[in-house]
Amino acid sequence: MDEISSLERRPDGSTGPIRRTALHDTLVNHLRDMIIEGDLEPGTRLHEGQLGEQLGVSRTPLREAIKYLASEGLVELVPSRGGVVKRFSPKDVHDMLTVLRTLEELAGRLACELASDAEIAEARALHDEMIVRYKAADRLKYYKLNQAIHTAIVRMAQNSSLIDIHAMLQTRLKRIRFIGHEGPEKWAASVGEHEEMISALEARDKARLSEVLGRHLFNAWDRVRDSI
Amino acid sequence: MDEISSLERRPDGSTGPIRRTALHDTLVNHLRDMIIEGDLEPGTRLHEGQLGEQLGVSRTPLREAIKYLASEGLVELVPSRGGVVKRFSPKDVHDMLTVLRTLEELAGRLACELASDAEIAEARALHDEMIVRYKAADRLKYYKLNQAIHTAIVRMAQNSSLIDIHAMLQTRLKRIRFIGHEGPEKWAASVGEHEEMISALEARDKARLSEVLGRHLFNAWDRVRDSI
DNA sequence: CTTTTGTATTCTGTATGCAGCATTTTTTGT
DNA sequence: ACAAAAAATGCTGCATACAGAATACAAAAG
Repeated sequence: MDEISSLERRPDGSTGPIRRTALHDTLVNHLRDMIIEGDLEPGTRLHEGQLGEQLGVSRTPLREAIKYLASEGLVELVPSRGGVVKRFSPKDVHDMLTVLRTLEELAGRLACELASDAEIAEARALHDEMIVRYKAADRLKYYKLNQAIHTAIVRMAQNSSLIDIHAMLQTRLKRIRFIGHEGPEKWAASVGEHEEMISALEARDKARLSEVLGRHLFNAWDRVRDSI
Repeated sequence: MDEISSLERRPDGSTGPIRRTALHDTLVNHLRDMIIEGDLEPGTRLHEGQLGEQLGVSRTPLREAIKYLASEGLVELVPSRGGVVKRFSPKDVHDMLTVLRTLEELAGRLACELASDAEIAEARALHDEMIVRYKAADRLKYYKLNQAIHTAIVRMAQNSSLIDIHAMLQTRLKRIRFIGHEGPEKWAASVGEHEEMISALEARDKARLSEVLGRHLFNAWDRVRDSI
C-alpha cells in the first residue's frame, strides 16, 4: 500500500483537537522521495490521474505539489503535457557541484566564526558515529550521517539563505549521489577528508576547513563522474 | 482593468492556430511582479477568492501559482490560512547578500575564463548605455541596465545552476532594492565600481573582477541598510 | 463591564466535471 | 499495399462545487 492517507495519521495517540498536517507537504515530500530514490526516473511523465489514484488523492492537490516541485527544479513543466521528471546532464551536475563547493567553503568560514562550542561538539559526535558506521560498512547510515554533518556545518554558519540554497542543491544532487557508490579505497579517502574537516572545525581554522570542504566536493565529483 | 486574460492575447495579429501561452506562467509572473512592486505588501494574505476575481481567473490555477511562488521563497504557506507574502528581516537581507556576494565572486572568476570576446563587448555596450542613463539621471533605466550587467556577467560563467540561483536571489532582493534609493554621492560610488568591473572583465583579470563584485555588493548593503 | 461560549460567516482544502490539445489508430483514396 | 486524412482516445488545463476549519461576532453569564 502506497496511500498517502496513512502518512497523515498522527504518530502519537494524543486526543486533542486533530490538527491534520497539510496534505500538500506530505505529497511534496512523498513525490520528492520517489524522484530521488528512482521510483520516478528522469524523463518520466507525472501522470496526474494514475499517480493520484496510486497515492489515494485527487488530481488537484497533486497538481499543486507538482508545481511546487517544478519551482524546486526537480520537475519540468511542459505545456499541455504536464510535469516531467527533470534529467540532469553530467555538465548540470558539475555545475551544481561547483556552486555547492563555493557555498560550503563560505559555510566553513562562517561556521568557524559563529559556531558555539556545543554545536561543534555535536558535529564531532555525528562524525564519531559516522566512523562507527564506516567500520561496520553500513553504507546507508554512513551516507545519512555524512549528509547530516555537511548540513550541520552549514547550519552553524547561521545564514538562512545559505541553509535554504544548500538544502536545495543537496536535494537535487541526492539522486545522483544515491547512484554513485564508490569503491573501498575512494570511500576511505572520503573518510579521511571528513577527519580533516572535523579537526579543522574544532581548531576553528577557517582557511583549512574551507579548503577541505572544497577539496572534498571536488573529489566527490571525481568519484562519481563515471557513473552518471 | 487588471485581468490576466488581456495578457494572454498575442501581441502580433497573426492568424495561425492559437497556441495559448500557459496561464500558469502568466499568473506566476504577474503575482511575482505584484509582490516585487509592492502591490502586495509583506504579511498580506493572498486571498484566493478576491485575488482570483480581480485577475479574472478561477482559484485552481491561482493556487498552483501561489504554491510555485512559495517554493521560490516569495510566499509563505500557512496551514489552513493559505499564502502570505513573506517578510524579510534585515538579517535575512544581509544573509542573502552574503550568499549573492559569494556567487558573484565565483561568477566573476569563471566569466574571465570562459566569456567570449563578443560577450565582453556586449557587457561593455550595456555599461556604456548605463552611463548615459546615469548622466541623464534616469533612475529606472539605470537600475534595469545595472541588473542586466550583473546578470550578463553571471551568464558568462556558463553555469546553469549558478544562473538559476543568482536569478532567484536577485528576484527576492528586487523588492528591497526597489526601495533603497541612494543619494547622489553613493550613486556615483556605485557607478565607479561598475567602471572597475568592466575594465577588469576586459582585462580578464579574475582576482580584480571578483574583488570588485564583492565590494560592490557589500557597499550596496551599506547604501540601503537604513531604508529597510 | 468583562469574559466566555455559541453561532454564523468566510476562506481554505479537496473533489469532480468539462473543454481543448496531442497522439494514436482507423479508414479511405490512389 | 501505402499514404494521407479523419476519427477516437487519453491527458492536461481550467472552472465549479462541496466539505471542513478558522475567525468574527453576538449573546449570555459572572
